[in-house]
Amino acid sequence: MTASDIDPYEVLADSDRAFWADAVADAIEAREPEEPIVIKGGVSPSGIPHIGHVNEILRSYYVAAVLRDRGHEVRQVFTADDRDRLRKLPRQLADLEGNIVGLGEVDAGALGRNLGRPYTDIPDPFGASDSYGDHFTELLRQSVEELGIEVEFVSNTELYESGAFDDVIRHVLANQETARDVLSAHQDKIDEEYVPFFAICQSCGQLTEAITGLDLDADEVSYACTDIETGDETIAGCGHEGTVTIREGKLPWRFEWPAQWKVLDVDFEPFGKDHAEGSWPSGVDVARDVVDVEPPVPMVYEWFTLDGEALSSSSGHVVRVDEVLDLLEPEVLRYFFVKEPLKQRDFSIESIDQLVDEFDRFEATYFGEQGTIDSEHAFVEQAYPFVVDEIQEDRVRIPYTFAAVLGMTNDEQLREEIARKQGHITDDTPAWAVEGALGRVERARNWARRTGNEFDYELKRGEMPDVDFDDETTAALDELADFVAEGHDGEAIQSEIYETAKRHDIDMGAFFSAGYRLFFDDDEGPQLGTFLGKLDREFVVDRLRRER
RNA sequence: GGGCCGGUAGCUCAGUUUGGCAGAGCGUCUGGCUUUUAACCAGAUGGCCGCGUGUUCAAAUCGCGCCCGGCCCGCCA
Repeated sequence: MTASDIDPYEVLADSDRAFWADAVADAIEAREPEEPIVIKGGVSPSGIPHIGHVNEILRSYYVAAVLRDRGHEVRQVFTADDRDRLRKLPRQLADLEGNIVGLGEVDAGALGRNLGRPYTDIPDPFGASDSYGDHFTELLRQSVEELGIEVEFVSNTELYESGAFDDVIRHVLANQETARDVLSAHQDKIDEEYVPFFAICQSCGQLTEAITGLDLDADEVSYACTDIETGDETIAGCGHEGTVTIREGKLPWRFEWPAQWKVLDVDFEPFGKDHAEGSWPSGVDVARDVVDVEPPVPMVYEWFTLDGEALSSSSGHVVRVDEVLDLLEPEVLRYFFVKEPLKQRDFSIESIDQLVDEFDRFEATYFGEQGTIDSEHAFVEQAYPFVVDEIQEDRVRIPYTFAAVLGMTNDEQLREEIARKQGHITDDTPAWAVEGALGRVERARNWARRTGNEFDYELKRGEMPDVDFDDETTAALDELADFVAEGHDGEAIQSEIYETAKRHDIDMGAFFSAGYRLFFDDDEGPQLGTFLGKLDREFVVDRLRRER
């Protein structure tokens, strides 16, 4: 058999399911797997976890959720591939609170001496966790938790140390010739010297590739610590020669992946498109012909861009999960990853309002509101219940950009009042729903601030900005103050602004600017009269009179 | 060079599996409203479905060729 009989694209293409996770679940069920069904993902804890990593976790989550919904027992496992070697230093790190720390702020030299060593053998630069690997795995764990998803983390290093991999390693080493034959069909450089095992050098701690001898009865491997080529760079070996047990090293990735399938009894694994044509086909062959396990049901997902460009940890073009969750609700981020896995999309911070709007419509469609997405009903019906933690029909969503307008004031009571006036919240809205709806205001405020967009105005309530108006403007503002003091609604105030400006022969734009300066310390802002009409009158009057 | 995935309105995306009138939201324009700017309501606007070609009564959808973007075909993961 060859890899061609499990095409990682076929699982989705060959189904008439409206929701891709159903198609995957069908493929898994067709194999009649033993319970619990195991869904796996994995990543190297090489640096700050970002939303790219969420792709793998959420794709798995939806498949797990569908299977559970069908009555299966499911384990969603995520391997921290933490015995991988540190190949280059990241430019940025993050402490356990998520604060970004430049490489220069930690002991970069100390970290640099760990190139070539497994992540779990490198000290945590922040000194809190057991190792570098544990530190970044912990950050990822936090992100997953914030998304409201339960995942069982498995440390790859732990699998080696506990001996869980012993049988597979022995088997691979005992069948080296087969291993070489199988892998050489996928990789050119597999020669007679190739041994599918890296030993951890007892002297310098690096994972070294030059295996000089094997004693399979004693479970021992001899090595020489030579230079290692990684990409363009060379990590110098220390030259030490020694012998370690099979627990003190690791399998190369192409063998390790199938070994994980076997040891963890994996039934499904999603992976990025980068794996689709290299790792996957070789993994299938290695699994069947070397490791002796049937590969899991595969699924490829497309990468997405961030603001139009590829995510890149090394260049720092990434966004962390906690940052994103400052801008939108977890269910919106979950929604982003419930969509068609093979479509290339952009995650745009700038136009995050569009994503939130789309989510709102998605949700409204589920509850059968009019004017929503007709063509998607079957998909929405199936997918929505897994996107939210709880299906609650009387939940309220304030339109995102309107939430941004509400965010111009810090006064939470005022925010609620305006939302009620606009009809987004009614007397029938339960208290929990009010709280949930207004929670979006703070996020939209963060968004406006972060992007510095047209919603980024802040009512200067505490303290009056420095102003310097001419006599006509001063007189006009006083008149406007008197008008407001009489008690008029926002619309009337807006008209009066124009009237007042005309009476005093002040340029319209200049007069508005004066108002924006007074309230926002800015040249422009929201529709002024309407906005002032929603604030408490005493404050508006006093401010127009420049008294506070 | 070979392979894989994607390309639909100005923007963000449905629709392609199973061929049957080209869709939504945002944006834009007009009006509601003596009024630069958010929000709200009503209406309008918007497309060579990447390009070409074949099959068909009929193609965004199926076949073939090409173009563009990303990825793989070295190592590593």
